[in-house]
Amino acid sequence: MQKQAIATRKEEPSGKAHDANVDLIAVVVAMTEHGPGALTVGRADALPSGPFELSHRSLQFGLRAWVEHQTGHQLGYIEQLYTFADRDRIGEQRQQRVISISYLALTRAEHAVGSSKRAWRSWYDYFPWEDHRSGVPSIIPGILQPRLLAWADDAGHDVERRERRQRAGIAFGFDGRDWNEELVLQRYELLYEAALVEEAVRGSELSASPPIPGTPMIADHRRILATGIARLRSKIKYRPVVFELMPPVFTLLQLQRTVEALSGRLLHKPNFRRLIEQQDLVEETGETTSDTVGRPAKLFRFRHAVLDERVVAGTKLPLSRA
Amino acid sequence: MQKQAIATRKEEPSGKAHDANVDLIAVVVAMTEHGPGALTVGRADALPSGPFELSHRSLQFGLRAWVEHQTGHQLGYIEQLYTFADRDRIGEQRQQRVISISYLALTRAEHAVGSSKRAWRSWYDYFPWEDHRSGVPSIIPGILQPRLLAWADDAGHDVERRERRQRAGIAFGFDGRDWNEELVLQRYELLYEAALVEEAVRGSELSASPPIPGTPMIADHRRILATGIARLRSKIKYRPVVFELMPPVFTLLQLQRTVEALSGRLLHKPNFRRLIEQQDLVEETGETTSDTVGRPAKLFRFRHAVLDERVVAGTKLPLSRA
DNA sequence: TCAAAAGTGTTATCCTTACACCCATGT
DNA sequence: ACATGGGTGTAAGGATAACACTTTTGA
Repeated sequence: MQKQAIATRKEEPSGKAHDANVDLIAVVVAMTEHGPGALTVGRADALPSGPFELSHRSLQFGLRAWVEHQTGHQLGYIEQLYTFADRDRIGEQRQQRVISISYLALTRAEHAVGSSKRAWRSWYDYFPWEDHRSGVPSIIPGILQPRLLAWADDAGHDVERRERRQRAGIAFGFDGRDWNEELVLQRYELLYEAALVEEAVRGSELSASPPIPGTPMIADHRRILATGIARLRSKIKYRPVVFELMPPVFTLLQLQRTVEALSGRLLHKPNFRRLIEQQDLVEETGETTSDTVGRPAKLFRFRHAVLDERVVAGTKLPLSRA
Repeated sequence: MQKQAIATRKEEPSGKAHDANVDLIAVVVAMTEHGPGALTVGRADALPSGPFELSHRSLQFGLRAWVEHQTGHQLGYIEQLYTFADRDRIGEQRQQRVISISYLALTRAEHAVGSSKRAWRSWYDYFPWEDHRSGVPSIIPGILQPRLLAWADDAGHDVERRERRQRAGIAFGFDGRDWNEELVLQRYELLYEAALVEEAVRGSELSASPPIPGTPMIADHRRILATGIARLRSKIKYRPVVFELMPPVFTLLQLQRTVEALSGRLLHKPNFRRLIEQQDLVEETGETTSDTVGRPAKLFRFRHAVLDERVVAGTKLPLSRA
């Protein structure tokens, strides 16, 4: 990152220039016993967040400070997700903006220093329709499909009806379409638009039908979480980021289980191993483990050197039809 | 996009909360006679930008307003690039932050309503080393390689020397490595770190050697432009965004020339056509054109319908060895 | 001996890349 | 006729996906 003095910029005083509050908000991911986990605060209904302060040396430092303060957790890998603006912060006479800058961070759950492990919650508590490791979850054909189709039929025009059905079909893989694990955000937004998630009907006592399964969060936190999951599911394929979530030494099956947990799909074991080893992403430690039943597995570590050697790819997903 | 009321968020008053200025800044891209163009203001040394105001309905609306106001240009496709924070805005006693939110926008140069066409400048004025359409530009072996190697040799430790050489080699394709057109930002940052671009030595009268070719810009605008180019070069491959830059009706060669201009590389014509047509991205209008010499070419239009039908890919780059 | 997990070998398929060639028009 | 760009056929090569099978341990 570069440091540069900001030159005065031509400013044409066309309106009321004003100041804004800046909020930092983090999707912190780690592997836990209960699957891929997001770090939460409050009643597990909020992501760690806090205002960006003058004492913070940079946006990233501010984020680290807040996460550490609220959860006792030190962060490793961080990348920016998205910035959005909400108008009219409640309860103020003078109009004011809130700018929210969201980040994706990857760590290992053990890196928490003091605080509770209860802060980790599985992604799939919030998005039960996203876990396809044991096949298509029953919530999709059982609940989502009928309610989304009902929503589509509610449309005014015939064209919109078709368009809604098509969008839902693509996002959720109806009518024999393939499941695309990266469309996490589109799926959440569709459910929001169809007023099937609690966040969409909050306040307005309009909803006749009960919300669908999946824990809601405050404000738009669940949408930000969806954005983070989508980003990670996509990134994992073209950049070796999984290793940020792994212990220093691991077996190939552990690595595979992690990728499967993140992508929500099962992988083909022999091909997965070959892909990883072909790319020289890992090296044998020489040790083996016999933690579980079965033949002892070789232990591997990530070859950090690959990051310097070339532009590295991530873990392709050799899907299994199972 | 969803609208949601913002709930009060737990705020732990740990420091001096404060307000910040929010700036919007745009990388606006269109095809011009002189290659892929970026919309500039001032003496072609700045990107359109301005403060986010209360009157703006959203960040995107604010951006549109500023670009239209400064350049008379209406924007179509817009996506967010990156948000960064600079400390210590000059000339103020009370410390203040500036948050800059940058965007990438795609349009057609003809969409400018009133103002001058001189505002469009070719990317390659700012990044002459990025245009590989006529082979490796001479500036790379002639100027950049020796100066980057000299910079590498300046390193204190032997390890750092090797690491610098390796980074430069990967970024610029030294020693027979492949050219990777997506590394626009890495290349600029490397040149900045090596103090070869004017922005890096500005103010500090330290530089003995003259800056390399390539027009500088104010503040960090050239870095933001590099970010935009990198994003577009990557995105073009997996999402059909080129069409935002095309007229409503075009020939396949025109489309190819556009992709080539953006990626800075030549493509293999027969394979390019097949890739495009295979994916049903375009449909024939039935008309032909005989604008130039040679056999008249069929005219095509973008099939907007594909955006609804499925998750669509972009234009893969069937590279030509020429 | 069986279950469970670690591994290896090989084939089928598809996608990309490359080469070779023919077509239609203006000068 | 030839230059220029439009357009088609097809084969080679590589990457992925699938299947079949062997190995090593603990219960």
